Amino acid sequence: MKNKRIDDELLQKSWPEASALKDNSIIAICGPTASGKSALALRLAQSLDGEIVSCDSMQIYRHLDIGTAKASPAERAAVPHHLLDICDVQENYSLARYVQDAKLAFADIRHKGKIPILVGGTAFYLSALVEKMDFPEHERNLELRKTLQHELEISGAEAMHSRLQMLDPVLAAQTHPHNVKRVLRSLERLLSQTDAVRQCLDDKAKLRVEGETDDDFRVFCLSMPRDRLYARINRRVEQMIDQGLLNEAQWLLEQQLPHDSTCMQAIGYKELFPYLQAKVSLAEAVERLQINSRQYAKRQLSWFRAKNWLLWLFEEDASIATERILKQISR
RNA sequence: GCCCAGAUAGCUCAGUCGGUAGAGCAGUGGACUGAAAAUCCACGUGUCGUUGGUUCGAUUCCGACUCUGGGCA
Repeated sequence: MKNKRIDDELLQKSWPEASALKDNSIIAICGPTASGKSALALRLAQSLDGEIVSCDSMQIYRHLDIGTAKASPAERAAVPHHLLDICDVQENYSLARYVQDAKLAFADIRHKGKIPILVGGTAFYLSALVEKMDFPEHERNLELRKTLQHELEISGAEAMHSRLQMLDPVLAAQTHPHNVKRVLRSLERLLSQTDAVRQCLDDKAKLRVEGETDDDFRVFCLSMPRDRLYARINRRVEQMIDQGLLNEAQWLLEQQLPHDSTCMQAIGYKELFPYLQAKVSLAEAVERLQINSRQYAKRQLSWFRAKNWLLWLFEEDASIATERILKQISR
């Protein structure tokens, strides 16, 4: 009921006048899970002679194919895909690495005289590219993180938040004390910033501003009415099970990864582990998987709605959606 | 047919020594600067099965009925 109204509001936002692509243009297709992004991107790539760059934090990993809805070998043969299968499940990939990898992929594609088409549902990754977030080397400090983690265990979440408050009251006010992950990350960043490092950052930022050409992102957010989307999600989960998702999950389970590693958080796998360990029934595991997927879609939508740099596209028919986008980017 | 236990929010249940109720899950909205498919925040009116009785007052006590489990025949 309420989301119906929100959908209507988004639809009423009209698109600006069509304008042609430039040399530095990147077409991006985002949207909630199971909205049909991949199919749309594939058509676009074929019509425009483009290449696809994935914007997905889990398709990065090798062997996670069915559960992440990765493009099939046939689709990859038809259109080159970048940033799929570039990581082992033992690795913990990151946003910072993604930003670098994506830029390299864009350059590579342009070098071939083709158009980069960015596709995926990881809103954080997309935002980092579009909003040009900067990630200096210096701020990474795994040892410090360990120390902070240890401190958290003895002093508790509130104490860590108080500490953040002393270092940066504004940031602390924006970060809920219970959100331990974010509190620790903020502390990690602040504590590793010495004056020398800060100076270095400034210099680097200046260089960046002078040297870098801005990418021109043309972002489209594909979606549909909530009940339709949820029905698609539920169906897709069933299909994944039919395609052998259980085997993939079994394989991942056998890798014996630490519980907090990135891969173990992937929706589509973690829900099946309890079943594979005979703790719940298959029906229960599948239902959990469907619920988590729906909740994920909801969080994605919440993220996208907050952005003003994308155009909403409520269209379930891929060929019509393709036409609309082609019209929007030609002149 | 008899006995016992249930019947409370979409689901699982707690509770009210009688003054019309609350958790978890689900749902909705939101946040998000190096784990992000992660993490976190906010939002709780429902004939307390139906119907009589006792009572100033019943979802709460008593009776009958209906339904659902379980047991005995």
